[in-house]
Order: sequence, then structure tokens, then C-alpha cells
Amino acid sequence: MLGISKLAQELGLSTGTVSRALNNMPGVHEKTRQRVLEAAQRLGYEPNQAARTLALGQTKSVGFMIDLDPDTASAGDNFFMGVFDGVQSVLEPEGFDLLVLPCPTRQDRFAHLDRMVARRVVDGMILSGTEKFDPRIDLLKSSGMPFVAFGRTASADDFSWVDLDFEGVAESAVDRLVALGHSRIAITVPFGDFNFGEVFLSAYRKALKKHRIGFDSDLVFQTGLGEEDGYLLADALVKARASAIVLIFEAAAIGIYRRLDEMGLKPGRDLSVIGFRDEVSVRYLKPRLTRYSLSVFDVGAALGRTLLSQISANKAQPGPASQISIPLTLVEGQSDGPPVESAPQELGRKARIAT
Amino acid sequence: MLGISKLAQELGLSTGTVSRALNNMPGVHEKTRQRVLEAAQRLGYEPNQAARTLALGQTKSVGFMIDLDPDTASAGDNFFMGVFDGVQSVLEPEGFDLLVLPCPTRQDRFAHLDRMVARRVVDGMILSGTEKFDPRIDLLKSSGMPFVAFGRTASADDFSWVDLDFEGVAESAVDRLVALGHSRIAITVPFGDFNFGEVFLSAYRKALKKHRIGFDSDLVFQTGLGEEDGYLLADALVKARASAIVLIFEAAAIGIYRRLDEMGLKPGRDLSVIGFRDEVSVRYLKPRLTRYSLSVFDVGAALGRTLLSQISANKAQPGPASQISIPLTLVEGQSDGPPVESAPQELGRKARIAT
DNA sequence: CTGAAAGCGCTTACAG
DNA sequence: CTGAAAGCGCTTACAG
Repeated sequence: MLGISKLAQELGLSTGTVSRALNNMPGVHEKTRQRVLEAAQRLGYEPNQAARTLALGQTKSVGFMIDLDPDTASAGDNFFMGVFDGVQSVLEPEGFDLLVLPCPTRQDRFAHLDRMVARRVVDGMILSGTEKFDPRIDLLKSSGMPFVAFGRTASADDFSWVDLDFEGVAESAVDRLVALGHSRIAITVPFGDFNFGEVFLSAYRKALKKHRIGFDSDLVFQTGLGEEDGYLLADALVKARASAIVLIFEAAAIGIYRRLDEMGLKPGRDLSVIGFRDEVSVRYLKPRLTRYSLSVFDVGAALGRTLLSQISANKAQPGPASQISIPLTLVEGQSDGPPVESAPQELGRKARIAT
Repeated sequence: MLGISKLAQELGLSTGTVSRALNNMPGVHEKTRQRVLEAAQRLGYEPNQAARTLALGQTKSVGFMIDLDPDTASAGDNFFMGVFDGVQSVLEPEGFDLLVLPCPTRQDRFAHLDRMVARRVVDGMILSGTEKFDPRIDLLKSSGMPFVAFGRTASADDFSWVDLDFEGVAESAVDRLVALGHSRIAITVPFGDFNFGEVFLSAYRKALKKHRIGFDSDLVFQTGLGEEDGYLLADALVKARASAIVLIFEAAAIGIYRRLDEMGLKPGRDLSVIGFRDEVSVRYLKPRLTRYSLSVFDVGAALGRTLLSQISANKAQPGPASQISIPLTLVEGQSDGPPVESAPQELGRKARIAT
């Protein structure tokens, strides 16, 4: 409402001086600065963003693109809320605002991003839900807009990203299960072409190889992030005579527990289950789920810091790519143990005949 | 990158004509318009948002403020993702963008909003997590910025809102439980001063009164939206000799089920449980949870429509307030049934002594 | 230390 | 139908 010219007029000063005072520029008499600050405060003056952006050439805000598509893996639960919080924590001190840009459908991701980039509504972009082949990365690279991706992609390498250490989790889980005596270790991967699905799977294969266990594609299952996926998965696991399962989405554990219970089987005894994130919804399962903990806040903070340094780097030359893998730490539960020889296999055979 | 002047130069036209052609203004030769459109497309021209906003006086985007504070009721699960989707569905055809503005901590809500409003980064605002006394409503009202609140407040009435029909759910649940023979009907309300907590509680009291059942404050419990809240709640319910519970956050049902199971009790037999939303996480509970279904997409669409009409209304005079209560429909499960006389009471006494 | 003025990239009366 | 010019509300060299 109240513009800088009105404010200047009120003070009997030029807009230039007022602007300099407000922005803590040098070369303003301290007394004048105080008068200006006081008046601005009293009159509730706030600079118009659009005018400021136009003059400065920067918006002082960054975008965070998320997918709304419910059946994709990237959305869901409170995960992103925690990440946003972390991003904000580093943005705010620098005077940057965070604008979350939800993209309605998976199909429009590229076009939506393209539009946002071209219109310059933000100074930098955080991408999420990266896919194995992700043209958005190339779009961003050629646009010259600073960005950081939450997740890697196989289609490019020289860009900044922050990602979870999926390899570490896969290897740790397999190591642990092998040490317990398992060899029929199943794994879940997400639907879609998310890059982390590929990463998780290949780390799993590599770990198996390390232990000289053959890879069996019948032990790889695609799941979504709902509990119901686990419920259905339990039957498939029994059928496939798996003695252990490593989950990419921990919520499935709830469904697995429920279905096992119905079958008269027990997690940790008849089937070893290792979850992924230490999310609140799986924290109260009994027996306690073996899983990995992670600070989503830290993920957000890493994203924010990386983007900010990208933005402040020489505009002509994008800064060196920063690539951060966030480690997860094991939280031991009782959902994994030595394999039983008989029970699951027999049930498995029965189930097989039944189908 | 590419400005309108460059584009105009390229075409041998003035920026005015190019602008008119691009914005489908009348008074441009069709042939010229085609030439302009073609060139813009070919050269990848997109108007600079800041300049456009400054000239037009509108941003063509709306904000949706959400709280990130994890222990508040408003955040959480996929609820908001669905709402955003609904909002976008009505915004997009009108050329508006949705900017989600996450507010780091509960304390800063007012200041954050104040700043966003004063800087005019959006043309309209959607508020969420309204509290019983909510100064943000007054701020928005006096600012003149069009807005709609997702949730009512007790501190103001003449403004537009969209809210869930909490009254309807409370009454329906109590009616149902009374019909089954219950009289010790407990209820949960959210932590904090959310307006819907108050609304839910008073509708519950009103329903009890209708059935001539006395109100017992020992049967009112505050919970968060985690399952663990339900787990702890189960003990409290037994102790309070409640024979039924009406939940404001359905996830608690999962914890209740688990804890009841540990106590050798059964939902629907020893304790009747009625959940709130038909959320995916409770959809697979056994016995099936009695709950209420709701389209979050529709909620978002209602919010978007309301805000858009507020924005397009005469700027001098804010349009008439539109107040929409979204009904929920009962999904019958087997988690509620006639009360048992003995079992829970006895256990309750024992527990009481034990404490 | 302060002011007058140009400029950021658009849109839109106003002429022609 | 098209162009020249003013204006949106800021910031920032450039004078003084």
C-alpha cells in the first residue's frame, strides 16, 4: 500500500536516501537512518517485492518443486515438512523466502518447471523426485538458474545434489541379514523410474555378490509407500520363500506385520523385516522394527546451504558442484533374526499350490 | 533472459504491439499476432514476472500458508498434498500459480503472514490451522488482501472460510454410539487452541445433551495426530471406564488397536472406536474402523474457488463472505458395537488401583 | 551525506 | 492497426 515515495515525502527526504537507509547502505547519516527506520516501522512500510525484484534482478526467494501425484514415491507423510523446515532454517538468516511449488501431475513436471524458470519467480530451485532419466536437470543446467536436486539421476553427473545414502542402507541391511544366516533376502523398490530405486537395487545386488549369494529377480518387489503395500507383499514373500525383506518404504512394515499375524507368523522369527526410515508410524511396532534413522531437517539444511552457495557463486560461472550423501544410522530392533528352516518354506509351497 | 524489447526488435515492432499480441488484446492484426506468437515460441520468450506484476499490480499467484511445527495438528500426512491438488485444479485454468508458504514455527505465523502480505508476493492468501482466537484473520481483513481460511475462528465471523463439518461428525458418532447402548462415550480433541477442537467438543456436548447423557470432563482427552497417542490413550480410556471413543485424529486408532490387543481386549467388543477421516493408514485395520470419508481434493477446490471469487470481486469492496462446510459421510466398520458390562470396567478398576 | 535521474521489463492510455 | 511514451515502485551510479 504505502510506497517508498510516500514515505520519503513524509520524511522530507528523497527516495534514494530512504532506500539507502532502509537497506543499510553506507553513506547515510546515522541520525537520518534512524529517522527513516522509525518512520518505516511506524507507518508499516514494506518494500514492494515486484519493484525490488525488477530493480535488483533477484527475487530473494527459492523454489522447491514437489509432486502431488499421490501414487508416486516422492510425496507422502511428514517427510517433506521436515525437509522444508531444514531448508528454511538456512534460508531465513540470509533473507530468502521459501516457496513450495507443487506440481499437479507427474506429466507436467517439465513444463511446470520450464515456466517457473523462464518467468524467474525464484532465484534458485530445489528439485525433488529425481528420475533415472531426468530432463529437468538439463533444463535447469542450460537455463543458468542455480539449483540443487534432492536425489541423483543417471542422465547427468555434473550438478549439485543432496541424496540419502541408499547404498549404505542396502549394504548394511544385507550384511546384517547374511550375518544372521539369511540367503533368501528380498528387497522392495519403488514404482516408477525414480533414480533411488535403481541405486537401492544395484547396491543390494552388489552386497549379495560380496557374500556370494546369487541374485534372484523373484525376490525384487515393487511397492508404494502405503501400509497396504506391505499387507499384499507379505503373501508374495511367503510365496517366494523369502526369509527376509529389506524395505525401501518403511510403512509397508505395518502391513507386513498385520498380514503375518493373520497367517500365524511372527516378524523377526518367521520373516525378518528391515525397514528404511525411522518414521514415527513404525516406531511403535512390536517386535520393534530394525530400521535406519535420519534427520530430515539436516537434509533440508544441506539442500538450503548448497543452493545458497550456488546462488551466491559467480553468476557467470556456476559454482563447483556439491554432492552430499546423507548417511543413515542403524536402529536395531527385534524384527530380524536367524531364519527358520521349515515354517515359511512349507507355507510358501502351500501358497504356491493354492494359487 | 530474453526481454520483450529484444523480441520486438527482432520482429521490427514496438514493445507495445508485441505485448498486446501476446496478451490477446484486441486491436492487433491477426497476421501480426501470429508472427509475434510464433517468434515468442521459437525464441522461448516468457514475460518477466516481476515486471509484469509491477505494471499490472497483480502477481497472478496465491499463497497457501501452512505450519511446519511438527507437534501441531494442522501439519501431517498426505492431507495437505490432496488439498493443494484441489486448489491447483481450479487455479490453473485461471492462470494462477499456487505458492505454498511454509511457516517454520508456530510463533512466527503472524509475523510471517504480515511480511508476505505487506510485500504483496501474492494476490490472495489461503490460511490454515485457524485457532480459536486468530489475529491473522484480522490482519488479513484490514490489509485488504483477498483471503479464505481453511477453518473457522471464534474471534471473527464475517470472512470467507471452508471447513470440515466437525459438528456433523461429532453428532453422528454420538448418535450412533448411543443407539448401540453406550453412555460412557469419550472424545479426543487436538492439542493447542485450534478452533476445530472447540467446535468438535461443543458439538459432542450438545449431542450428549440431546440424549440426556451428562458431560464428564474425565472423558475428554487431548491427542496429537500420531499413532502413539492412541497407544497411550487406550490405557487412559480403560482407566476412565469409557466404553467408546470418538477420535478427532484417526491415526490414534492404530495405537488403540495395538494397546487393546496387548491387554487382551478387542476393538468393537470391549471398546468401541470411531475414527475421523477415512485415511489410508487406517483403512486396513481389523476389525474395520468405523469412520467418515471426505474428499480432500474437494476441500482444496472449494478453497481455490472461494479465493478466486474473492480476488475477482470488486477490489474496493470485498465480495460477500462465502462460508462452506464440507460434509463427511459415514463409512461403517466393525470397530463399534454394543458395550460390554463387565470387562472394561473391571480392568479399569484394577488399573486405577495400580496407578 | 543527500538529491535528481536513469533504469529494471513490462502494460496501457493516448495519438496517429 | 501500430508506435511513442508514461508509469508501476524500487535501486544505484552520478553529481554536488
